[in-house]
Amino acid sequence: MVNHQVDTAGLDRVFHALADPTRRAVLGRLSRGPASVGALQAEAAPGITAPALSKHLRVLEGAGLLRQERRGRVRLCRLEPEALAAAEAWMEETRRFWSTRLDELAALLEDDTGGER
Amino acid sequence: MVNHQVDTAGLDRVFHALADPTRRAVLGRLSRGPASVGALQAEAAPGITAPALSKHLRVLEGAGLLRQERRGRVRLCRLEPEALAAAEAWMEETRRFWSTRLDELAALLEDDTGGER
DNA sequence: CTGATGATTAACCATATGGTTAATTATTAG
DNA sequence: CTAATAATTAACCATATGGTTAATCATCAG
Repeated sequence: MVNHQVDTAGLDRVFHALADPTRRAVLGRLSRGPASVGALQAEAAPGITAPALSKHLRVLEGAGLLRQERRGRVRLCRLEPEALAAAEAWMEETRRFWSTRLDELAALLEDDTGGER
Repeated sequence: MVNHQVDTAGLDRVFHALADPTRRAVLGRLSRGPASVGALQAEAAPGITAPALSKHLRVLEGAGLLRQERRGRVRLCRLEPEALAAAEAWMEETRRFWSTRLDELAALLEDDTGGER
């Protein structure tokens, strides 16, 4: 059993990393297998430059979502699942209360606002 | 069956909204029931000012994560579960591939680097 | 060694973000 | 009407972000 607990700053970084379509596309691509930076660039949006992609990769790496491995002059990117699991854990925990409170929420709204709709 | 599909920009906004500890704290508080803006401020980090919190609330609202309801001069904030569900759906979908590829990934690592942890 | 390739780093720029204080809007109380 | 309260909006500021082009580093080919 892995401890998926991540500190607050870690969650900040993970969610921030996910808040960009290019980075999500990279993760989506990598979820189908590791890839070199060049391969990622070729499959990304056509206009993306190498430095831009490199920055995105460092954001993902800083969030712990991927790892780069040097293979000669090629850098192979692969996923790091723990960080995403941590974010998912936060969401699940939050949503647990969320869901169980939905009925009480409805009751409260009826009670407090007295026919709100 | 709710359609949890959200466009790319929507996911951007949801994840961006979650990438801040103050905003996550607000969601955590609201998951235990609705609250006025003033109540949220009182329970937030001590240094938080009303305008700062107001901005955070608009970010959360723009992401579809909460809704404000006017009750006289008080504004009651309550959660909007669909947006979070959409983000969770994206993560689950991504992680599905992720997990199923972990064994192949491990094989690759043994092949290339030998011993990853 | 020289040159080409994969990728990053450096320097720089425009815009977005998150915070502040002061002013404003809207509602309730006297 | 006037004052007080709840909250937002306005104006402004410092920093972060995401992008660019040019330069650099590291590796492979000849």
